[in-house]
Amino acid sequence: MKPSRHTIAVEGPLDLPLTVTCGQAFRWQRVAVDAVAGKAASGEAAETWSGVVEGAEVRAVARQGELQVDCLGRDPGRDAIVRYFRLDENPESHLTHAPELRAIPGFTGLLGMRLLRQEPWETLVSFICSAASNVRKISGGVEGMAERWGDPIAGSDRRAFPSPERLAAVRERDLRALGIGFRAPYVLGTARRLARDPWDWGALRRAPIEEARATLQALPGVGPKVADCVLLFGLDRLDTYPVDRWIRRATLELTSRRSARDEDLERWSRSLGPSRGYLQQILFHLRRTGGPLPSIAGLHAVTRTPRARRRKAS
DNA sequence: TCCTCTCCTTGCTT
DNA sequence: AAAGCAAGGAGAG
Repeated sequence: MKPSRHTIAVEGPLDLPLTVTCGQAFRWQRVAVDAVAGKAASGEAAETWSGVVEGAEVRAVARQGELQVDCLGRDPGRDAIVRYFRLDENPESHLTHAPELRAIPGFTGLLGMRLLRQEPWETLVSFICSAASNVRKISGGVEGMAERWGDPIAGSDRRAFPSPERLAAVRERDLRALGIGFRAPYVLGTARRLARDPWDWGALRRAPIEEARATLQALPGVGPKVADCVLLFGLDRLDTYPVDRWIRRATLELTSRRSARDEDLERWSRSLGPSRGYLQQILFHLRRTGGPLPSIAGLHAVTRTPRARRRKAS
């Protein structure tokens, strides 16, 4: 089968390697590095990355304001690629509600790190596996599930991510064999629930944020952080602010605090505007690869919020 | 109700 | 080489 090619103009900056390796997606692999004519001498090269989008293998190269994509298997179509890579919007548009972040050294240089619009089911499993883990191990688990139980892709040696029904039928020890450890029963439990009662992801995408979070958190292995990651990376909800250990440190530093509940840090993040999830991803990378962040306190206060919520059903 | 502590796997890093 | 660490969650106390 001949791959179908899409060449798409990119609105604003795009750093493809960073976008697919920064910890939001786990199935991207670098397959080649091509020297760019005229830039090879300066050491610049365009990397080709392979991923799986909507059941097709996608091979992508970014160069001079455009993204070139070859699709193997059933072509998901140009619009799907635009959607997935968020090529239809300029990342700059997400900074308008929080111009003070522009002053953080290195921040604007990371605007090419785009938030992908990924598939919710794969995102859910990926972030259940992310608990107290690292990108490399998460990738091993997720890719291993696809290799063992995913449908093959015509003309490709890669496989689609397995459905909830498929994973629900898997033995726990076979999941553990992929190295995901104590997260295996969580993945299995969640797969069985969704296999029994499939979710209307579209409805969840449009639901009030607190309702969507509560729905996700009812699943085994899904707490506040994982739920927010699924909303942000899998359901196109930029109005979330997943608080993990790095974002906790970053946010405490930005607000000049020694400690605060995660819930209060999330609440403070609302002052960053409706695209705070986009900014979160940049702060995450900035804090993890760099050092402490400068304070931007005084502009917004951290307020402690009254608490009243439910427990998770067994 | 809320907070804190511990355990849960594994493999790479210091 | 033993301990620390890594996009947390669940259960106990």
